[in-house]
Amino acid sequence: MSSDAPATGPQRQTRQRTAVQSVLEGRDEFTSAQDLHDLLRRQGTAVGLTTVYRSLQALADAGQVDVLVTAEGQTLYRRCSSEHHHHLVCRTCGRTIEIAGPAVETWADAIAREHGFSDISHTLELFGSCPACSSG
Amino acid sequence: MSSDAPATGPQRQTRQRTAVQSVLEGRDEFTSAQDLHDLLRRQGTAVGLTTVYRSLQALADAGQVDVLVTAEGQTLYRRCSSEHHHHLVCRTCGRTIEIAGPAVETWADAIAREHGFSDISHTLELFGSCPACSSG
DNA sequence: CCCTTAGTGAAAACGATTGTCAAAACCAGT
DNA sequence: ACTGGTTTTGACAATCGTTTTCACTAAGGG
Ligand SMILES: [Zn+2]
Ligand SMILES: [Zn+2]
Ligand SMILES: [Zn+2]
Ligand SMILES: [Zn+2]
Repeated sequence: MSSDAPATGPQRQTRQRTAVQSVLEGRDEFTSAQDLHDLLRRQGTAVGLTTVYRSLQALADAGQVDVLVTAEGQTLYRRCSSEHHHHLVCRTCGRTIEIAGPAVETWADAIAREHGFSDISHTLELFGSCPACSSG
Repeated sequence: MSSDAPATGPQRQTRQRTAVQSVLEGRDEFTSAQDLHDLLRRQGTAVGLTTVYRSLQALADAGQVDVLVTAEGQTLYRRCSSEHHHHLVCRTCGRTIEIAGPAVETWADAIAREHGFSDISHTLELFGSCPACSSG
């Protein structure tokens, strides 16, 4: 039904996009567009904030980065594996671990179908204090 | 530790707070502060937008309403049962069903502990098309 | 090299939420 | 009812993350 391939619009290889991607490669925490912008500046490869936002948007659309909206409404991004998964995030240091939950997936679908809902999707994230941060 | 009692600050029962609560009682969808503000105005019992936000904040702190942050960063509120639960929300009409998932709760705790995390919390929401909306 | 077109970014616009602060509503205690 | 102190209200300004604008730059195919 819906259009097939996500129609990945034209993609020119620019210095900026490469920079954003490379910074993401090197981090395992979820990071905000603004923080990424700062990191890029410090690292020498300055990129306009607007472009950082656009690059992240594109990467997210292409499914190359995961998006996480905090309780405060901030949007964070992270380079993740491509399979469907969820996250266990440290509330203090941001350290993130990808977790798979086959059981949860089927449970979610079952519950939803049970109520007559279709075209189901879900969000599931775990938060806590990682070993390092909780041993304060 | 910090200051004394959690001091659930004084709570005067005002016309405004009553109005906000009553509107929430009558809805089963998650609603934004602004929409609530409009509903109140239309209904005749006008309440300042600032006050609507404050009332909702208070209700949320008191655990009397559930809070949901959309992917777009908007904060929505809903009068829910007091036990811990999650939601199955229709993407189209907003109709919401509360769901319990004991299995998920234990799974979440187990996974987190397995990775050495403590003080765990989680967010889990299901989205889909309800029977009425999907029969289009 | 040239031209078309996508990409860039500084600055302005947005929009939900929060802060400010003077006026209004409450609530004892006279 | 009158009074003084505290709480609440709400119009308006201020925040702040994100998006839009739009003139300018630079991929990259021919
Ligand atoms: Zn991920
Ligand atoms: Zn899942
Ligand atoms: Zn609820
Ligand atoms: Zn739960």
